Amino acid sequence: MKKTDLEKQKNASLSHQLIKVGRLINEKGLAAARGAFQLPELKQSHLDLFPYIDFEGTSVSEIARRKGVSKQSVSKLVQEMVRMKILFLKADPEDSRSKHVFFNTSGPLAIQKGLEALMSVDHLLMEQLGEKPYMSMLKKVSGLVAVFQAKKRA
Amino acid sequence: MKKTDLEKQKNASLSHQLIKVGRLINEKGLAAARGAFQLPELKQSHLDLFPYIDFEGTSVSEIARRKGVSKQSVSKLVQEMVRMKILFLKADPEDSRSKHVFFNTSGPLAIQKGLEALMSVDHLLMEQLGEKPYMSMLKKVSGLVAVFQAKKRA
DNA sequence: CATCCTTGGTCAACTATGATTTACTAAAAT
DNA sequence: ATTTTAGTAAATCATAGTTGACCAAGGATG
Repeated sequence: MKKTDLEKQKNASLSHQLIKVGRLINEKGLAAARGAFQLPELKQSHLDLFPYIDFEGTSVSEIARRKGVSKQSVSKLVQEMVRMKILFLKADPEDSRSKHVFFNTSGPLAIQKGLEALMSVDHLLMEQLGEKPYMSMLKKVSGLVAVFQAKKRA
Repeated sequence: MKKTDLEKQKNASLSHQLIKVGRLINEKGLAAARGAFQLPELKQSHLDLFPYIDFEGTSVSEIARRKGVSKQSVSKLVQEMVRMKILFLKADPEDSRSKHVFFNTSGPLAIQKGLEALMSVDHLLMEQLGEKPYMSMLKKVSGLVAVFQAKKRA
């Protein structure tokens, strides 16, 4: 199969490759998490909540605001993840309407292994790249993330 | 807002940052393409077909095989893109059942500008990084893509 | 204090998207 | 002649979201 100039160009596009590697990593992460959690029902949408939940606990409304979706949809996903024992809820003592969402880090071993699995792709990357290149790449990619997020606001 | 160790760790995860930058670039690309093509109906799913269409022309079935989805769904998307004049079809002289899909590169100026816009994110990246770091990063990321694609098959 | 508006959360009904399955036609290959 | 392949159409499905209606708790104001 012969490659045209334009196809070479496509292979040579950093943006294209970054999109691709992002998707592949995501796919791998989901598979790893499903396997380790032993939860085949774990869906992309659940994983998508992770970056918005911090370890001090976050309310449903706050997650919704951060993610830019309705609190109704977040509420549903959180409930499912609570059922899966990935998250747990705790009433806010300051505001009895509010429920804070937490990672179940201290839960059963299986859950802990699941959370680890989510990070496992990084071990693979570390292996592939070596520690120094990993760190230098992390710095560069983080820079790019910052650039694109800045552009978004502007 | 105070950061916990685990949150720092999340910021420091290369995989997480790669997923993020991929999505941001993708979003930017879609916005640029919509703007330049003057086609607000252009959807993610349409753009997703691009990497599987090469400039010698590709059949619907072949695109479906490459993408790993049914030819029915590809057929529909291709028809929409033909209606938008982004693609055009040509009968295969070798096989009268088969229709080959082509980019409308020689079409109206607006379309050409649209295709350029799809590549425009790379100009931004080139600016941000400089040419040498761009190339070195491209090499590394392409390496990662290869690794993950290999793992996928294995 | 009583009222009124806002906010946190949930439920249910609906919507859009992107896929699938089933069913079909026509051409190619065996 | 039979089976496989290219393409399409229609019905259906799963996902991830929305909107609207609602309740209960907080906050502000007369």
